[in-house]
Formats: sequence, C-alpha cells, structure tokens
Amino acid sequence: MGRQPCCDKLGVKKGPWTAEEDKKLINFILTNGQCCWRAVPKLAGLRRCGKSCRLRWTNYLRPDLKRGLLTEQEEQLVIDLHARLGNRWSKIASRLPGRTDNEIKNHWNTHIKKKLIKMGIDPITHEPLNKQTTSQDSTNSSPADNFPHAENNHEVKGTDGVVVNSEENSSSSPAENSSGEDSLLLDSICSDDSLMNSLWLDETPLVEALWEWDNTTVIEENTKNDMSFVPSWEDNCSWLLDCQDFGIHDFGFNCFNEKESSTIQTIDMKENSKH
DNA sequence: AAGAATCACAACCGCGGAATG
DNA sequence: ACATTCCGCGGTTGTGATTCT
Repeated sequence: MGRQPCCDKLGVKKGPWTAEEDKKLINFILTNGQCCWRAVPKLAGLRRCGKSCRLRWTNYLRPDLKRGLLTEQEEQLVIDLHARLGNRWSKIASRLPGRTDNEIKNHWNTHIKKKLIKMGIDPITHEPLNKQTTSQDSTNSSPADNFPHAENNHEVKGTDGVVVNSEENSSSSPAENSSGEDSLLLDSICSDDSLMNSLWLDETPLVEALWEWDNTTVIEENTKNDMSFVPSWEDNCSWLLDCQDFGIHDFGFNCFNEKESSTIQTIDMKENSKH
C-alpha cells in the first residue's frame, strides 16, 4: 500500500505565496500557535497543504528569523559545522539562531561551495582538491569520516552515530583560508569538549553557548560587538511588524493589537526560559 | 535593445522516522 | 507486530532577477 499524499491534492494551490496567504497564516499562528500542520490550512482558510504552510512559516514568516546574507562569522561556522556534520542542514541551522536549514543549504550551494572550490578545497570532504585525486574513495564517505587528523585525536560518537573528533583542529579545514581571528575562534571552539559535545546533544545553540562560554575570549570581541550576529526577538518581531516586502497596511497589521503583542511576548518568554 | 546565460532563492517532492492505534 | 498518519529533513526544481554578449 502506497503512502497517502500529505494532503488532498485537489484544490490545493501551489507556487509562490501571496501577501494575502501570508497574512492568513501569520494571523492564524499568532493567534493559535503552531499546532497540527495538517489542520492549519483548513483552520486558517488557506488552499495549501499543511506541509507548504509549515515550510512557509519556518523558512520565511517566523518572526525570529534573521534576514539578509550570512555574516562572515556565520559563514565560517557553517563551513566548520559542515565539515563535521555533512549535509545535515537542520543540525547546522540549529546552531545559527535565526537561520533556517533551507537558507543555509541555499547559501551553501550558491556561495560557499564555489568559494571553497575556488580556494582549492573540496566542499564535500573539506580536503584540498589536489589531494582528492589521489584518494578517490574518500568522496564516497561522510565528511566527518574524512576529517583530517582523525588518528591523532580521540573520537566522540555523535547522537547519530557519526564519528567526529572532539579536538580536531581546523588546520587543514577551510579555516586555514580564513582570517586568523576566525581560525582562532574555531580552534577555541574545537578545543572545548563541552562545546563540542553540545553540538551533538541539541542543547544551547552554539552561538549562545559561545557567549556564555568565556567572556574573555576572542569570540566576545568578534561576535558581541557585531550585534547583527544574533538578533533579539524585538528586532525580529519588528521585522514582522515592518513586514519588509509588503507594507504593514497590505497585511492589515494595524491589527497587531494587544492580543498579538501579548502572544509574541508569551512566545518570547518561552524562548528565554528554554535557554 | 534584446536575447541568452547565469545566479539566487523560494518552494516542492519524496523519503525516513517517530508516534499512535 | 503491523499499518497508518504526520512531521521534518535533504535534494531538487522553478522562476524572477541580474549579468553578459
């Protein structure tokens, strides 16, 4: 018996979302919270499948999303995490608050991949490209398996069974091609066992962990001064309120009355209590 | 100016796994 | 133990924007 379609295909709209649809979805979720996605389209009055609604919300409408291009630090973090985790975009995204797996995946495919190739680094294995020609087999295994210096360091089994190095330095990873500060940042992360473990344990997002980790390190210099690195909820909600692409009046978001504001505050409090 | 090529990103598709009955 | 349902993930495609010829 085949798998049932995620939704009734008949009458289900596909393609780009309109401002009207966005408005309906946002209003619904702000009022009711995220519940059963399958039921959302019906309840919100949308002719979309639940999956499409979830995607639209998580990738574009969520108020805690950070807009704009990835910063240098974020990009470097993505490269480093990719070297350890491979194409597990959701895992990587979970370490970058305000960024989605889709966004990171797209950025990887359109920017970082090319950048690494240009730098002579295989974006799959994170090893120098000329080295790849001599070890063809390595392209078939996971990046983590091919991570340099594995023999020198003790290994830690991740929650998903992938072997990683708990203290591998990034000397032959892309970090060597980045700025000295970035290398230092990555080395610092790599040498911190608790941080590395947290990478596997779905705990505090890495960036926040870094902030809490040691306020005398270079990380503080690099990230805390860059307030665009991690946005506050207020910032992001203001994005929502500003409704960047479509004017607030298009949305009818003069409707952001006390009820919605308190919803946002409640979500905010929940988020804060998590960390 | 116009068409072709390329880029960037939003959205879709299909699968795997967890939850449930 | 098995079937079914749903969610989330990663790969891929579609399309508008931009650059090139």
